[in-house]
Amino acid sequence: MPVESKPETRRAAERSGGSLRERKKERTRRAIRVEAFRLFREQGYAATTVEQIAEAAEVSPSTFFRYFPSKEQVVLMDDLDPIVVAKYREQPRELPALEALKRTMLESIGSLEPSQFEFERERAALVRSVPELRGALAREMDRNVDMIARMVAERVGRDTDDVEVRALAGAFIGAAEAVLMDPDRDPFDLAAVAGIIDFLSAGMPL
Amino acid sequence: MPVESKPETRRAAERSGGSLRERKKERTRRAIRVEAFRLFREQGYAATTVEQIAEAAEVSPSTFFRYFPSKEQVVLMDDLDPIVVAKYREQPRELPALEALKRTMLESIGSLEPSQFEFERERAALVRSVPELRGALAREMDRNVDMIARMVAERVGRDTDDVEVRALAGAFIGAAEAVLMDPDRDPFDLAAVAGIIDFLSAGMPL
Amino acid sequence: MPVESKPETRRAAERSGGSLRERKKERTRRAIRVEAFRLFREQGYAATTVEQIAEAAEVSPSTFFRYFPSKEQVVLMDDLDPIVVAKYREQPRELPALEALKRTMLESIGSLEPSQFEFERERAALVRSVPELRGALAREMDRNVDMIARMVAERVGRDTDDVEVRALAGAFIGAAEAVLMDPDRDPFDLAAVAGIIDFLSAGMPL
Amino acid sequence: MPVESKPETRRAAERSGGSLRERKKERTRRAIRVEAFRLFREQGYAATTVEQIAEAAEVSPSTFFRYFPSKEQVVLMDDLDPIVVAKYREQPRELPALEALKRTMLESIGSLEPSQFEFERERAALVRSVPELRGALAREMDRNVDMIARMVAERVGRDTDDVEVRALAGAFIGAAEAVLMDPDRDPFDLAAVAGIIDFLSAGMPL
DNA sequence: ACAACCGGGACCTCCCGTTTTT
DNA sequence: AAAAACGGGAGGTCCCGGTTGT
Repeated sequence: MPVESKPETRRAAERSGGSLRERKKERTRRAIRVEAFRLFREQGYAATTVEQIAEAAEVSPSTFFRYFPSKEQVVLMDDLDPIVVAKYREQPRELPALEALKRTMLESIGSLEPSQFEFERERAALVRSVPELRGALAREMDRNVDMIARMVAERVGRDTDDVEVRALAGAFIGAAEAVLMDPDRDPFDLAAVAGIIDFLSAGMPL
Repeated sequence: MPVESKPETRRAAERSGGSLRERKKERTRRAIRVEAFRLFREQGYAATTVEQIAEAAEVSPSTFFRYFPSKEQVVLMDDLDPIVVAKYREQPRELPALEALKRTMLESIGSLEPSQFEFERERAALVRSVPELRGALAREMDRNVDMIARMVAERVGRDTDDVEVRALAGAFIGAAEAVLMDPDRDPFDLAAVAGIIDFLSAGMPL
Repeated sequence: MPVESKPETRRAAERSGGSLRERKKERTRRAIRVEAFRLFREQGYAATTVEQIAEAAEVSPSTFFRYFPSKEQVVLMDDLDPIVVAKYREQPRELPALEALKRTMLESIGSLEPSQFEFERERAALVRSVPELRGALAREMDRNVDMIARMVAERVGRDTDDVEVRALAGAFIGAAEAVLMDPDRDPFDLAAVAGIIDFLSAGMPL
Repeated sequence: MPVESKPETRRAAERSGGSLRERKKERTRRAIRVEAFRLFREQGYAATTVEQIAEAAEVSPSTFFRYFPSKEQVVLMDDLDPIVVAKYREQPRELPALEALKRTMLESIGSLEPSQFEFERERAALVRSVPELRGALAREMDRNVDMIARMVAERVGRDTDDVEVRALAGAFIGAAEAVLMDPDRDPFDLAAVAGIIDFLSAGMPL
């Protein structure tokens, strides 16, 4: 669910507003990602070089690195974080933290356009099928845990380092991780997501 | 909690019995680990070469590799898995899965000798403070999730790939991970461990 | 001890007199330096951008560059040179060059206001702890050697390129450098400075 | 005066003994250096790329980096350190530290073969005429100071961090540095070297 | 055969000079 | 005219697979 990217860029992704510069940047960014994923699909992640991606996207290798700090990040970056954070803040105060998290996830997934939806699905599949990315994925997960811990801490008025706050965030991400490691599980099946969170809320009775 | 390691060695770890040969192997193994950890502490993980470790432990580099498949594994390996699996199997059938897991963890930690205890504590600190090991840690975590999923599945008579089984395992490991990322949290504080699992069992009310 | 900087600024440092304009410029200069050092301390030298410094000091980046030719120079510049040169000129003609240098240093250090004193101390610590600045420090040292060589040459009536003149200047700066590389040595301990110069004067008997 | 290099290599440089492998390595090393210096002379340091050097020496760029950790090091490395250290150890115990240092330097320089001598001379000139190397030179000087401080400390039975030990080392290197910055001064003029050290020993009377 | 050595190529960073936007 | 984006190219690191000396 990462990553930092300027808010204007963000907006440009949603409705293609912004200045000419902004729109062009967003186009370039998308072009790189699309070509990268196409090449990854066709010839595998490791076998695809940055040079090939750059050429396919008609930019120079240095431009590639201006948009993505590493080849890994092309597949690791997503556009969900800010959406998730925003939606979580909008949840009614009286809801328990996990219930608010459930609604947030459902709404966030639901708010994706079909093309983004499809893209995220492919991304999730790719990231899980390429072992070289396991380490990077772990670091991304750490960030997600931190993000959720911050959100929850803010909501319930505890410290970000509070044991239960971190345990909740870790359990949530850990459960998601574990379920999604199964390659033919759909990461964006709304009913499944709801079911898992409900299972957690119920104390995982087994 | 990983990893495959020869069963004889394992047994030697539990009760220091076994043949002369067994005991000698265990001594060598310990020597390598002790020296490795000393060097990691003194000059950092990356800056320590396998050669240095081997020399400090007074074995040849090739002997090093007969005991540990790679430098990473020196710090990643632990001796807890088989203990955990065994203790879990002994838990009364009528307990809920999480409750059984809680008792298992408490008993497993309690069964460690003080020296092992201290060693595991340092290991946990080291592994969490060296970023190069983050990827390997993740793979270890995956294995732990699998192991717990298998244990739970066997116990409750479901499939190992069952969503809820995997969610439970993932949530458990994820919560533990998240809490332990705080470097000055004691990974073996029995009350804390119990508290976190109880928190999960209660549906993480926040 | 470097560096070229506009004479008005310089004078403003010595006695805080001067016109309103002068005083304002000096205030700005100080503000930039203070904020820069605070940021260097908090987030490291390399991680601090000129933009951040400028913002913290409430000036525009271009103003920053009107006061300091580069980020390096913020930490490299000091206000001691002209004081040192002046005091050296005042030393009685009959004193040996090194003895005159000793008195100059002691008087120069003694003439600093406590706030300047503290600032210089931090500057010295910073410059020595940031490896990226090592090269710049070296160039500064070269300039200091030249400056001292010129002073000494003028005093004893030899050429600036005279071997012994340069050797003396180099030995002095080199000894200072070497001693100060020890991070917890106080660069402005008067007794220590005197001791080192006396040691040089005695022919370094060891 | 640096740098670490395996003792066998070293020996191979003095008398071209050693195995075939050793001799070949030494030949390659020399070839790289010779070609590098030729290109530096012909087209300047900055304008010469590693690729060009590698090609001229008929090795691959990666091989270049196996022999020299950076382009800088081609010009910064020398073969004097171990000779100097060895010769210093051989000096009679009763000599004052500086006097022993003087004899060491004279003997070390004297022990060079003419070809090495010429090479070192060119190296010294090059290093001093290329400003980009100033920073690296400074780091090398720091190492030299440390080396000399260690030698002297060992000799006189003081700590390496002793103020006077470090001051002596720093003064020696600083004086040498300062004198040699004059581009048309011969760095290996025995009489001049002796003169400077005598000047230091006499307390630099000016 | 066994290890050291080497070539090659991918990744990534930094810098500088040119073009494009604003 | 100032700022941002871009292309190009060099330096440096790492790994892998093949060759060669021992």
